[in-house]
Amino acid sequence: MLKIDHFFENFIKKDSFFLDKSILLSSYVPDEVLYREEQLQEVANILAPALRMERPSNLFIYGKTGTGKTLTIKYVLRSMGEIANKNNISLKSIYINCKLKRVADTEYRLIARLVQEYGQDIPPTGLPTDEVYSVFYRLLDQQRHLLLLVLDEIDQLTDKMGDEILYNLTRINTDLKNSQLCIIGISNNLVFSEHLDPRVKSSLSGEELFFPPYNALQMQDILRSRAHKAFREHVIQPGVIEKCSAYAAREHGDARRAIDLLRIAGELAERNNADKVEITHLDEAEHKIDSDTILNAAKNQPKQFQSVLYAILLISPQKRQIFTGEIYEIYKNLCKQCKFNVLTQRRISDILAELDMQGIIKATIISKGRYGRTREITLSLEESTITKLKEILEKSLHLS
DNA sequence: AGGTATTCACATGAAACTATTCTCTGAGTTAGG
DNA sequence: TAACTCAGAGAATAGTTTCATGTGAATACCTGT
Repeated sequence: MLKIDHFFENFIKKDSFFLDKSILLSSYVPDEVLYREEQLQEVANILAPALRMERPSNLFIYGKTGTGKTLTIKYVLRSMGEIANKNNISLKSIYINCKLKRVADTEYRLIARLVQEYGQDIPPTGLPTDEVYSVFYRLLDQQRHLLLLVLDEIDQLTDKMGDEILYNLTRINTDLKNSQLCIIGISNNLVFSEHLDPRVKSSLSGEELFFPPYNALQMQDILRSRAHKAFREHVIQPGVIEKCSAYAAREHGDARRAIDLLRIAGELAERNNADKVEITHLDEAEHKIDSDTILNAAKNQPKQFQSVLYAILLISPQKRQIFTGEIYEIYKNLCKQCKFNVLTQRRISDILAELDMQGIIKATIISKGRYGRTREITLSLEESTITKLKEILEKSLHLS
């Protein structure tokens, strides 16, 4: 028998650690939401009028990542949907994540997406925005119903496009005859509403709700309840859950990260033929997550971004702090070498800022007094990650 | 010594431009009656 | 005459460039002691 066949045979025979891995994915909505009773009730109170076909006030939810915002909303919407269905109430809810590239990250695309939810296709480009709006109006008003529109990561939208969209959406109601629209905004950014048009602000945040981070104990319970359903019994060594939640608490109580960590740890343990998931697997998992996200992000960057990144890698061994000007010089040479067109320093400045935003590099603006003001760039990566990163970039840029 | 003023090396902003992808429209062309 | 083709006008978007303005603090330059 072939070696590989053997491997597969064993693979099947060996019991998996997991009963149901999907429970540990971030898309999973559990049957109960732990430690968010208060918020859950609050959301329910605010949105309940919708079931009587009265328009609830717009709701604005904010809190850091992994504090259960999305989960809570999805949970409430799901149960409201069921009730509405049973009682024949024409309630519709649409959940849209505004961060998704090329789906809903501009005004045009957002509205187009909404229209799509009503079963009509809008071409990706070519139409005037007003046209798309009017199609949306028409569909919305066609039959009497109430629409709950959830805009997740709404800050991404306004960062890019300004708050005109929100303004338009909030005043849609005045033009509608049959239907009504309620907007629920979700944001990770705690000061998001500060720099919003006052009109939009007052209208959007009729009700505001803050989601505090989970503390370590709550996190443990959450992890335990998920782990209980996702893993087979006794495969998790005692202490792992505790350690995992401690890791996450260190990062402002991000439950999503904690759950990811647990899942990856499980996968690693399984792959290493271990009997149980141990604490060492957690460390390994954390490392893997960090390194993977960076490598992945780097892989998916446009060519110019990759060149800039590669330029940084070239200087980094010799210096601890690197400045924009130095990078630009190296970058220029690099471009000549691979026959790319050379972008202006202005652009490189933006690219560096963006790489920083994505967490691939660390850039701080410093003033060197008489010697100017610049970004100070550092790579806080492990040696092994740097090597891998270099390989990836060389391959992608066709360098030897 | 203490206080201003300069100055560097970019950062940051706004507007405009380029290229690509796509729709819509209306003129010109074609095929069939 | 209806159906078809096809070029041109207009939009949205991403990625840049151009031009203009902003900026923090180490130095240079005074000033009066």
